[in-house]
This record gives sequence, C-alpha cells and structure tokens, in this order.
Amino acid sequence: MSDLAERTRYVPAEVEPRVFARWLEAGVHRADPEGEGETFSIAIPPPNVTGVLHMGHALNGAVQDTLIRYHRMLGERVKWILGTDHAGIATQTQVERLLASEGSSREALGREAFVARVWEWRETYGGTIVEQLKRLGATCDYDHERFTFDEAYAHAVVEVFVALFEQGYVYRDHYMVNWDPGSRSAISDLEVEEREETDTLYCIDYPLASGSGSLTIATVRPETMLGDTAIAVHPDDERYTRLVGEYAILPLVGRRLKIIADPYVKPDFGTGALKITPAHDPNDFEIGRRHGLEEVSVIGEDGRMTAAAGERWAGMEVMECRAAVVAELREQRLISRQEPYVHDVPCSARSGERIEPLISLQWFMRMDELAAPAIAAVRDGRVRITPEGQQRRYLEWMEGIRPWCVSRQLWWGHQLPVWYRNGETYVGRTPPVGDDWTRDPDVLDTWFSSALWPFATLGWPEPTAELEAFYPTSVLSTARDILFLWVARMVMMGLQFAGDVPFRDVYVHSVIQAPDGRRMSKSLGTGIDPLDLIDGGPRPPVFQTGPHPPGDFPAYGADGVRFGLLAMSSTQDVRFNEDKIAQGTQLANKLYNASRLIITRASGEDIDAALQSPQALPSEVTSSAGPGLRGVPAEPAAVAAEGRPTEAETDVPLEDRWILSRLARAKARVADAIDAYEFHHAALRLYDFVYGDLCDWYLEIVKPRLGTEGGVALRVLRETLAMAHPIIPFVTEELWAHVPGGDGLLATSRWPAQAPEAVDEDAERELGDAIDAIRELRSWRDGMGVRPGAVLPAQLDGHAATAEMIARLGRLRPADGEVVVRLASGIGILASEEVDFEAERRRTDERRATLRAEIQRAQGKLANDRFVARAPAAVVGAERDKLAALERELDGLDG
RNA sequence: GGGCGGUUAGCUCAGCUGGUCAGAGCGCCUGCCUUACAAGCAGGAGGUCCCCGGUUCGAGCCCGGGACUGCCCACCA
Repeated sequence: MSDLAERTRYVPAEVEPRVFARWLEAGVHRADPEGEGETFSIAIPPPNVTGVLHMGHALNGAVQDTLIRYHRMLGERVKWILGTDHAGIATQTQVERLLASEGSSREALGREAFVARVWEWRETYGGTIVEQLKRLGATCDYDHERFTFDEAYAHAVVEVFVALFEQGYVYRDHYMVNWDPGSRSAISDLEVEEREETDTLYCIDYPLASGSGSLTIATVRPETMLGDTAIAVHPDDERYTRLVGEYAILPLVGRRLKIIADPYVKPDFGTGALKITPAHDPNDFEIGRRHGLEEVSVIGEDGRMTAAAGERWAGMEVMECRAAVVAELREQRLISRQEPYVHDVPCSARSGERIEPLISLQWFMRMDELAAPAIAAVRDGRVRITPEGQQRRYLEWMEGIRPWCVSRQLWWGHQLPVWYRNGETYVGRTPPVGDDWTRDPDVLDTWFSSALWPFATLGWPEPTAELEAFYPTSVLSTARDILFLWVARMVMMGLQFAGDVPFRDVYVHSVIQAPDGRRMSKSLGTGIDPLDLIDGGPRPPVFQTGPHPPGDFPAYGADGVRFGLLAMSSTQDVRFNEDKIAQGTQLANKLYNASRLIITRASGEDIDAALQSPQALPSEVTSSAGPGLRGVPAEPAAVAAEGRPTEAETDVPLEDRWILSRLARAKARVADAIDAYEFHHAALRLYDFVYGDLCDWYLEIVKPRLGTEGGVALRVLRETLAMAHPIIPFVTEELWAHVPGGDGLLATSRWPAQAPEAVDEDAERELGDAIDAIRELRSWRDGMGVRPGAVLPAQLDGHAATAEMIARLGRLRPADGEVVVRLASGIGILASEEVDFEAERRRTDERRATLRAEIQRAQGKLANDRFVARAPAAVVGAERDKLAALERELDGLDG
C-alpha cells in the first residue's frame, strides 16, 4: 500500500501477510531471559495438536496478543509461551478413526507402531493451528514452540509423578471409576457430563428369605441385579424397620441379600427400598464400603458380563443381558410394574457413550493436601481470578476436591513410570534393575501433563534462565470450562514443584455463542472458522441474520476480527455479533483515511514541529505510568475545575489543546481498561476517540490549515497509532511506516506516555461549547429545511474564539443586522430568504413550551426544602445553574 | 436439589462507588457524491431501564418478593 494518496480504502489482505513477515523477521516475538527490567509472560493454553482454530482460540488469541503487545510497548521483556498439547484421548480417537477408514485398528498395528503413527499424524496435521494464530497477528514465541509430549517435557512429567509417589500423593487402588466404554479407559469425574435419557424403570419383587412376602425395588438397570449384595432401606422408614437384619433372596441368582438400614435411602422415592450393587454404582459402592458388603463385579471393562454374573449371562453385552434378565423376570412374574423414566445419565465427554461405573485397579492422586496451599494462594490474592464469580467457583471446587484418577488405558500419552514383578511395584525415573519387570501399560491423564505447563515449558526441573525470568507467568487467559480441569491443577502443581504460583492473574474470558444462543459447534452447524472472517468465507445459515447481505463473509481482516471479538467480549457469555467485527474493520479504514489526510498534507514544518515536540514520539518517550496511577480523570469534572494555564499554552490553538487533552484521557482510559481486563471498554474507547474526537471534530476543524500548521495533528496521529496498536496491530503498523519520523517497527516502539498534564478543562469546555453550538445549528437547519449548501448570515457574538470554526462547520457568514432567530447557543440568525420563518415560529413556540416545562421542573425541585437541605451542595448548585441557563434561553427567545 | 449470572431502543450490548445515565454499534427515517473515507458525512425517530413492594430529598443503579432465561455444581434408584 505504498500509494497512500491513491487508494481510498484500507485492504487488509494486501497488508497483513507483509506486515506479519516484518514482525517475524525482526523477531518482535523473541524474549530475552537475561535482559534488564520487568518481565511479562503468558503461557498460551496449549491447543490440541490436532486442533484447528475456532472462535474461542481467536478471542483468547486477541486477548493475549493485546496484553502481550501492550506490555511489550511498555518496555517490558515479554514472552508468550507457545505450544500444543498431545491431548491423549482426543488425538488417539482421531487416529483410530483414520485407521478404521483404512480397515485397520490400533490393535492390528500394535502399540509401538500405533504410537509411531500418531507422531506421523502430528507431523502432518499438527502445525495447523500455529499457522492460524499467525494470521491473527499473534506474537507468540514461535522460536521455542513446545509440545506436552516432547522429550524435555516428558522428563518433567516423570519427575513429577515419581516425586508425588515418593511424597505419598500418588497411589494405586481398587476403586470405583467412570469407565468410558467408548475410549475403553477410565476417565476423571470432570470428563463426565450428564445427558437426559429416557429409560424404563422396572419394579422388581425380591422374595423374602422368611418366605413371607417380598420386597419391591425399583431400578433402571435390571442387569446389575446380578451383582446385588444387599437391600437398603432408610433407618426411620417404619414400613421396613421390622425387616432390617432379615434377608431377601436375589431372583435369578439365589444369593441371600441382607436387608440393611442406611440414611442414604430416600423413603419417599421409588419404593423406599434400594437394591445395592457395590461394584456398579457409585452410591452403592459407598454404602457397600460402609457396611462391609461384598463387591461382585458382573460387568467387565470390555462391556460384557463377567463370569461372576453367572454362567448363563457371562459374555453377554450389557444391553443384551438386560433384555434377557427382564424376560426371565417377567416369566417368573417378578416385575410388578414398569414405566418410561426420564432422567440424567452420566456420559463421557470424550466419546459420548454412557459411563459404566465399575471397580477397577487404577492410579489415583490424593488432592486435598495439595489443594490447601492452592486455596490459600487465591484467598490471599497471590493469584487473582477475574471475574470474581469464577474465583468463587474455583474455591468451592477446591474445597470439595476428591481424589483424581490419573491413569488412562490408552496408548497415546505419558506411560506411567511404573513396573511390576510378582507382588512388587517399582516407581522410578529410570527402569528397574533386574529381570521379569513388566511396565504398567497405562498412560497419564492428559491434564496431568498440562498441569505442569507454565514451568515445564520453561525448562523445569533444570534451573534455567527462562524459568528465572518468566516464572511465575503474569497472566493466564482462558475459557471457564477448564478452570478445574486445568487452571486449578496448575496452581497446585506450580506451588508444589516450581515453588510459586504459576501465574499472578487468571482472566476468564467469555464464551462466544451462536446468534441464537446455542453453542458454537461445527457439528451443529453453528461454528464459524475465524479465518473465514479474516479472509472472507462461507457464512453458515444461522449467521444469515441482521442486515448482512446473504452469502459469504466479507474479508474483514485480522484487525477487524480482533477488535470485534474484544468489543463483544464481556464477563459472561455473549452471542456472536458480526456487526462488532464490521465496526473494527471500519475503524481500521477510518484510521487509514485519517492518516492519509494528515500525512499527505503534512509540510516540512509540520514534520519538524512534530519531531521536536517532547511528548510527540511514542518511540522516544520513557515508560508509562503504572496501572491505576495515571492521574487522568476519565471525563471533564461536572463542576468546572479551576483554570490552570500552563507553560506557553496561550500560544497553542484551542483545538490543539483540546485534542491533546482528549488524547490524554483516551490513553488513560484505554490503559485502565486493558489493565482491568475490560477489553470491550478498551476497544470501544479507542473507537470513540478516533471517531468522536479525532475525525469528527479535530480533523474537520484543522483541515484547512493542515498544510501549514499540522504539527499537532501529526503528533496526535502518531500517538493514536501507537495507542491502537495492541488492539489493531496490522493497520497501525502499516501506517506507521508512512508517518514522518516513524522509524522502525511500531510493535517495538513505546506505548504513548500518559500525560495528565495535557488535560485541559478550559479547552474542553470552550471547544465543547462550540461543538454544541454547531450541532444545534445543524439540527436547526435540518429541521427548518434550510438548503444544505446555503451560507446564512449570522451573529456569533458569544463565541469569539471559536467563531471561525462555528461559521465554517455550521455554514454561517458573520454579518450585522436584525436577528430573527436566536438559538440556545446564543447564535443569532439574520433575515434571509433561505429560512422559512413560519416554520421557525412554530419551532420557537415548541421550544418555549419545553423550556417552560423544564423550568417548572427545576423550580419545583429547588423549592423542595428536603432536596436543598440534604442533597450535596454541588448537586443543588448544578440544578440552580441549569435553571438559570434555561431562563436565559427563554429570555433570548422572548426578547 | 443447591450456587451463580442475565432481563436497558427493532437487534447485539455499555452503563464505575445511587444525583445530565437514559447510551453505543447496527438497523430504520431524512438530507448531502462538502477534494481523508459513500463500507462516507450531517440530522432524526425509537425505551413504563422484566413485574410488585421498600429505603432515600433523589434508584437501571441499594434492599425484599416474584416472573422469565442462561450457566455451573450435585451419587435420588
């Protein structure tokens, strides 16, 4: 885009690849662990190797890169740790699916060949998402990309596992687990989700051993009765008290079942009698352990009935067995009732299949002791979680934490450093010495390795310079769905192994939903590929809403997408809003055209003036004020502050003082918003400044003199580009190259310094009055139907300093004569044939009525003694001023 | 069954510690191709701030109750 003068439109597609290449070449993404000064680091939530960029990645990418660029521009040594996750189950499933399509399977290949195949797959498809991040403009540390399964990382994983074993946190036990028949592995509680299903509830009669009658139980899983070892009733349930201690006979099996009393049973639910299957129901398991019941495992890990189920049923699949059991019971007339039953059933978040609870020999990790310091770290503020609601969630979950099943029956993952021989178990960093040792085939839960991410990526357990410089990381930005799965565990592991919290701040960003409020998901057809927004691409049907023409997305460009995502983000879930993306694209275009105007008109003197100005050049200024210490009020004080004429400001034109003041406020507001993780505010405040202050008013006012006195315009442009850069990096970097004095890359320049001294209440008030006057004038002209091009004769008495700009922007010609229209701003319009005075009379009458009503309201308020007595003096004063102004205007109309 | 959040203009959303807080973008209406930008500019219409009580001189903003809605956690056969 060298022909700035020619092209009237910013075209992202032409610019972005070139600009990104410059950043990479210059190494803006590199971080020096040995340098001086503050550091700032973020560890990216490692996307799955097999993953492709979705909206969540894009939003999080925009958030993280905005933070990273902002802090880089503050002069800090910045590192954005990049990498991918080997994602055990997810990846294994994908490759298995591929194998299936080839008519093969992992069993056919064998473990070693299978794992080799997954690595191969990773080489082929693994880098996609990293390339996609570049399209967003993300300046991650591409030179040091990590993988949760690379050699050094694996070393850290073994180190941690062994240490946890030695410290007594990790142990092996027969315990109830969530068995996922889909992936044929145990999964953790966090990977289980409820799904509503319609089942059949069967009421089954269990005859009493005494021969006198029977006890009826209700169940949706009749096949599990083969593993029943008791019947439980509530201790206070009078219907059954006399039966407690007696026995029932398990139909089909003949086992004697003790009737026990346990408060878990709800007397008013079902029949009030509960069959107890300790080996296949989590509750029954607990009850069983409380009462010392036998655990009969009748369903195996292969999803078939075991030998313990009985010869007759062994080998059947679960559903098959259920049908057979029901048929048999029916034949024996033991089913007294059956009805459809809708309830929530646990399913695997991985495979989607229904969880089969069963007792299995697995490796577990005791969490309560590790959780304690991680709870304390959040409570005392060493880790701050934003927004606050998420902090509550974290604490509640941590306080009720349960043991974590960490072993998985998969092939793709960190294999447990555990070996067995006869009755012996060996856990160690190196294989055991001696013969006949067999290694445990299981691998660790993916989240076990992810939990080490912030320090394992920096070289731990070696005491590296990187670890020294960048640990703890500064911020973790993530979606809320992995707060427990990942974030909480990182805090525990970081404290236990790296000696400190893994991050100072956790920012939990929004989840972006489809326009109809559903989840964005490829399978539902509600997902969007962020690259389709950047480059233009298919717009799915659910997004064909609103004013957008049907068909593909236009090429919004990376800046537009970043801006839009930040602008629509919030502390809660939000619906995708294409208009916000478009708004970002418009902003980029607006900046482009404003730059065109300023740059192409700039004269040599302007450039000198801009370059000599002390505050002018972001690349030369020192560091900005710290967070929250900017000393700049967000808006002019309601009550006029004392005028503060400084330096030689009397020489500086009013509008220049004004724009510098507005800029000072904008910088403070944008910086505050970024520091507070209020990215929607940061984006929209930037937009407001560029449109509302810079383009709509300042540039319109100074346009005629840009060729001769454009120094301030150039200064402001430079600072604006720098201020905007963290949010919309491409267009600002591109324009930077065209701005006089814009040496080097904007990405490595300084963010503009905060300038509270530039805030000029007087200038803001004075120019604000002029703006109000122009607006009123334009509105009046439009309402009166005055010809747009007509230049009206007028008196501008009350606006000495701003008369010229009011006249120009309001199309007036200063003149003397009879004032026939008096506007609220004091401007008097003289007689001319351009104005329809009949219409003006009507307008004046309407205005009089409104004024009288408002005056009455104000008078009423001031006549209220309690208001005058109890409201703060400033509020009462403001009301009096308002009344005076209204009366003045009314006098003007009447006079 | 608990817990948390939301309900503000036709749509998507801002509104900090109660006093110009009734806003933005888009859409809609009107007028302008004004030599930075027509994917632009100027002007305008449009809201009982979910409902009912309460506190207060004054309440989208605080308190109580209710309605609707979303999410999280939870082992009711």
